[in-house]
Formats: sequence, structure tokens, C-alpha cells
Amino acid sequence: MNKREFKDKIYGELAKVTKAMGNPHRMEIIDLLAQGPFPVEQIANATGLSIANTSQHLQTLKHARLVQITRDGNFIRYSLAGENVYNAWAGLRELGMVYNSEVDKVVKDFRKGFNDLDPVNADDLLKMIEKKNVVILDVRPEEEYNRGHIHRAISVPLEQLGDRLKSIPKSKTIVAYCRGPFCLYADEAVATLTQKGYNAKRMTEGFPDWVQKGYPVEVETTK
Amino acid sequence: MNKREFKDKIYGELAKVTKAMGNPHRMEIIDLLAQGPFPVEQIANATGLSIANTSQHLQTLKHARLVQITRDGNFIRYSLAGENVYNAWAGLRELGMVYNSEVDKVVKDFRKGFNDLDPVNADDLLKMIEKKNVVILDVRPEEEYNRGHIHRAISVPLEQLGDRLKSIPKSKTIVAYCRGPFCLYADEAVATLTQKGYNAKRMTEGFPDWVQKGYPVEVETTK
DNA sequence: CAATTATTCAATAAATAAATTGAATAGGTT
DNA sequence: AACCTATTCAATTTATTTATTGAATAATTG
Repeated sequence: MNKREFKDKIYGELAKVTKAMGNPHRMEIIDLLAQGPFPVEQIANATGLSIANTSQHLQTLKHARLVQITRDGNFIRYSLAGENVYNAWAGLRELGMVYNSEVDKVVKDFRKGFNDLDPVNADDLLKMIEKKNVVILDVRPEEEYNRGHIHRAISVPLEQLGDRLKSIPKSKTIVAYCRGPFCLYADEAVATLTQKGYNAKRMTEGFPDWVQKGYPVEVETTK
Repeated sequence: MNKREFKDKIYGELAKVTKAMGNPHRMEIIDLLAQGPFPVEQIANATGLSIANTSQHLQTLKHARLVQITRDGNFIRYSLAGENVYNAWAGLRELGMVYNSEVDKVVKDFRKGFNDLDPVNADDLLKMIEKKNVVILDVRPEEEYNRGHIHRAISVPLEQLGDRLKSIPKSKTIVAYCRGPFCLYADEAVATLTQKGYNAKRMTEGFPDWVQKGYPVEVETTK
């Protein structure tokens, strides 16, 4: 193998992995799988794809070793192959948000529609936790909260928010978070809370980013 | 814009950027441009592509805002649009090297051919610098050394290595570095030095990775 | 062991990306 | 102003990727 063949081989392999990521649906799937394992049907529902199409995209990701499967009864659950997958994905996300002003603009414009201005980021939230003047709401589905959540966050899945307002104190700042910067659960929660008179904000990032930064979490102990 | 349109837009934009990276030649170009600005012809030579083909790939990268141009006399020089581009690229590289055992294997096998076993990584080298028992050789072209190099490294471009052996002490460990883990200049230098009786090793990473880690550098002051 | 359910495979058509060639452009130089 | 030189554009062919449909598979349950 000469030098050129060596380079062709190496960059070829890297390009394969990158290509496997370089599709809108697969980007969304990776973002979702960062929350943990999901069966094909749920992935299809979340992304609006057909089951067969979802399966094909998952095969593409699997061949590139970006996702792995675990069998659980009748279901096959897909999850990310390791933390490097999320790291790489987050790197691309940052790239998109910094240099492609359209992405940033669309996100900001959409949040305006929820009256969700002045969000806090993960570093802000960490400081607020130290000062103990904040209530943190995890508004993802309960299953995802159970797999792991921000230290001292309470689980209030978006569908239950209306019923559980009385347990949320108006005297403190409320920070809601969800799956990631493109997940809208937290925005919807903030819209509801603000309307009811709460001082509520969303955290711009999601739980996986909190984990990536090494900030305090509680994780599922069993299994 | 509804939720689905929002997500399609966001993930679509991210996929565009990722697709722009997801090609073997463009991967190699990004890796090269991490050293600084290069004109099209040099990029074509380094990658073995035709000028026209190189130009097309550069246009693709430019439209995705991954590279930017600066005019300098008759030449147009291309360089990375910012540090996030290198960060994202390095994230994909790690992903490829960790989960795709083929990449790791090819790199290791190729190094064996240079008798270049037992390399040091950036962290190792930092410790060796503290102990002052190492000579660091920057074996990239001089122009790249001039733009920035590891603190106290001396410039010995590969072509000049044979002529400059007498100035390199045999009493110390020699560590050579170059552009990155897939660059072969350092391997060739190590092969030559080892054959002449030196205790020489390569640093597995390259200069951009050293910078990314925030380790001590000397950079061009003028301009 | 047949039936059920979740998932994957195979085949096709439509869309997108790549390499090649030669012509066009746009700075700088004489 | 005419001429260089580096770079880009346009047009073509070939290769790859995507979505869709319906059939096939494989583990589980009755």
C-alpha cells in the first residue's frame, strides 16, 4: 500500500461515517437516540417517516457503526454506539449553528413564537443551582427522565404539566429542559408556565449536553 | 412554520453542512487546510486531484461555509472558516478511529512499515517537555512552521533532515510531529532518524490538535 | 405449531452527487 | 490596453442515494 492508497483508504473510511450522518432524517434520529434506546416504530413516529424508511436509515447508521441494537422481547431497540457518536454530532451541530446563520435565526424566530426569550444555558443553570433559587423541570417523557436526569430536577412530562401546576412554586425561577436545542417540549412548557404567571425559562441545551459537560446528574442504578 | 417544518429545516441545514464534509477528497482538504491557507494548485497537488476537480470541491466547501478565501496577489488562498470546522472534523476523526477498527488497523499497519512503534501522544509530549529531556522536531514545510508551532520545536522540514542531522543531539529523545495523525512526514523522519541511531518517535496527533488542547505554542506575530 | 407482531429485505423509479473536459472569467503584470 | 496566470464555470456521463411499495423473516404468544 503506497501513500496515496493509504490516504484514500483513511479518508474514504472517514467519509463513509460522515455520509452516514449526512442526511436530515438520520441527523434527527441520532439526536433522538441520544436520549437512550428506542424501537423502530417510535423512531418512525417521532420523525414522521414510514416504518420501512426508518428501518433503512437505521440500517445505514448500523453499517456505519453509529448505532447498536439490543433485543428486548418482541422489540429491537436502537441506541447510539457510544459517546463519541454524540460528541461528533454535537460538533456538527455547533458548526451549523455558528457558521450557518439560518439555523440560528430559525431557532430564535421559532422561540419567539413561544414568548420564550432570554433562555439560560447550561453554565447559567449550574450557577443558579449553586444559589438554590431555581426549580428544574425535566419535561421529557418519564421514561427518559428515569434513565437519567439533571441532579434535583423533577419529572413533569409535558402532557402532565397542566395537572401539576399547583406543585410548582411561583416564588422561584423555573427552568425547563428537554432533549436538546431543537426539541420543543421545553418551549411549550415555558409558554404554558409564563401564561400562568410563572417566571419560567428554557435551558438552551438538552440533557445529553449536560452529561457531556460532566455536570451533576442522577442516573438509573439498576440494569 | 409548524413543528415538523421547523425540524425539517434545522436538520436539513445540519445535513447540508455534514454532506459537504462527507466526501473523501473534501475530508482530506479540510485536514490540509487546518495547517493554514493554501492556493488551489497546492491543494490539488497534495490530494492528487485535477485543478478543476479541486476547485469544484472547494466551491462545495465554500457554499457550506466551511472554508473562506483570501486574495493574495494572483492567488486565492483557501482556509478553514473557523475553529469550529476543525473541532467538528476532529470529532468525526475520533469517531472513525474508535468505532471503525479498520481505520485504526490501517494506520498502525502502515506505521509498522516505518518501524515507527511506540509513538507518543500529545499528553506524553507535554510531560516530556516539563522534564526537558526531549528535542521536538517540526517536520512540516517551513511555511507551516512559521505560521505557528509547538513551543520550543525546531523546524526541520523533511527534505532537509538528511543535511541537518549533525545539529540534532543523539543524547536526547527526539519527537517529530507534523500535520496530523494521517500525515506521514513524521513517520518518514522517524524512520530516517532511527536508522541513523537516534531514539526517535512520532507524536500521534498533529499541530492543530496541540492547538485545540490549548498546549503551549509560538505563533506568527506579524500580520 | 399456527398466528401475531415487529422489523428487514428487494426492486424500482426519481433525485442528487462526482469526475472529466474544455471554455470562460477576472485579477495582476508588462 | 493586451497579455498572463490562477481559478471557476458549464456540460456531459457515470455513480450513488433516496423514497416507496410489497413481500419476507424472525422472535413471541396463544
